[in-house]
Amino acid sequence: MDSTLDEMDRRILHVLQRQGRISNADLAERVHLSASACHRRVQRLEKDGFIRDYVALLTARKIGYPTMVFVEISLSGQADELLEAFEREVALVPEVLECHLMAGTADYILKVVARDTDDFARVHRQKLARLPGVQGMQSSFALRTVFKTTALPT
Amino acid sequence: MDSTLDEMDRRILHVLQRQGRISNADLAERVHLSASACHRRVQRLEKDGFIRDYVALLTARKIGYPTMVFVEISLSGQADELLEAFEREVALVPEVLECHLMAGTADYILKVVARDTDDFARVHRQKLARLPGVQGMQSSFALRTVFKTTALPT
DNA sequence: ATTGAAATAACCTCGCC
DNA sequence: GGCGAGGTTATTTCAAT
Repeated sequence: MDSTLDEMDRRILHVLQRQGRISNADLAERVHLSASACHRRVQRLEKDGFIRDYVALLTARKIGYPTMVFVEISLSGQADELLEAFEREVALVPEVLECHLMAGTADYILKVVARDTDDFARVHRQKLARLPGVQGMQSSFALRTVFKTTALPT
Repeated sequence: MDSTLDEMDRRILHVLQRQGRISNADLAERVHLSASACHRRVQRLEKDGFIRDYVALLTARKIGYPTMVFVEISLSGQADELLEAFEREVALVPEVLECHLMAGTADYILKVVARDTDDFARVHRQKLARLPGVQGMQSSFALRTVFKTTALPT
């Protein structure tokens, strides 16, 4: 559970972070390990929670969500109940991909996608503005995503 | 290439965005399709670029990167050459997971991870501050990530 | 305990209807 | 879209170190 990662584990994670659907045989070859040893390590990394999930990444533009906006939201208070209510509700908005509670003030930063700017205006007005305790919102539109990776340093 | 998505495609993408390593047989059952028809659709979605990649998502905390910071960077100019130089260099910093060019000003927003606050200070000083054209930086620490998903609305 | 190899069961892939 | 054959892969088991 609290096992430590050795060099081989890191090599495996490095590959899986970029090719999540690689076959065990190919993965084993890439990291210079026998198939069975490799398979056992991957199972351990999954069981111990180092690997949280395997997912397919879609091309946002082709799926019809080319607009990305960072929204900073300030709440009217910082009572635990208010934060909990906000977090419960914001999780139900599918356009919100990420929600982070920020240090210092009782502010959240959301990463939001939309079909276009009109669609974002709708999400902003009808969904975000109605979340519990919202006092102010500041939106920053991404003109272009230079790059976006899910791979942590290994 | 510019094919449109029908209801079945969307069901497939919905599942794959959450279970990227599901077997084709199980996926077919989930969306009520025969295995071969399902397989053909997935192949088409991959070939046409709707599916960009399959990746493993790691537990940042367990891998030793529990600290997440949003860094807003303003450049000293907005000449194309400067933006290109900046983008070329920032892509080489493994702690930077995302880089977005923001509308309005010539600013970038970076999503950065680090081992702890001291490590972030090091990245900030030795890597980010030395990127081409950096004029100012403002860092916002995430106290807690409420949630984080890669799944677009379907 | 950890490894590699062999065996089995499940799966993918493709041609065909 | 569905069916079926043939090759591939995942996963377990077991012997050896």
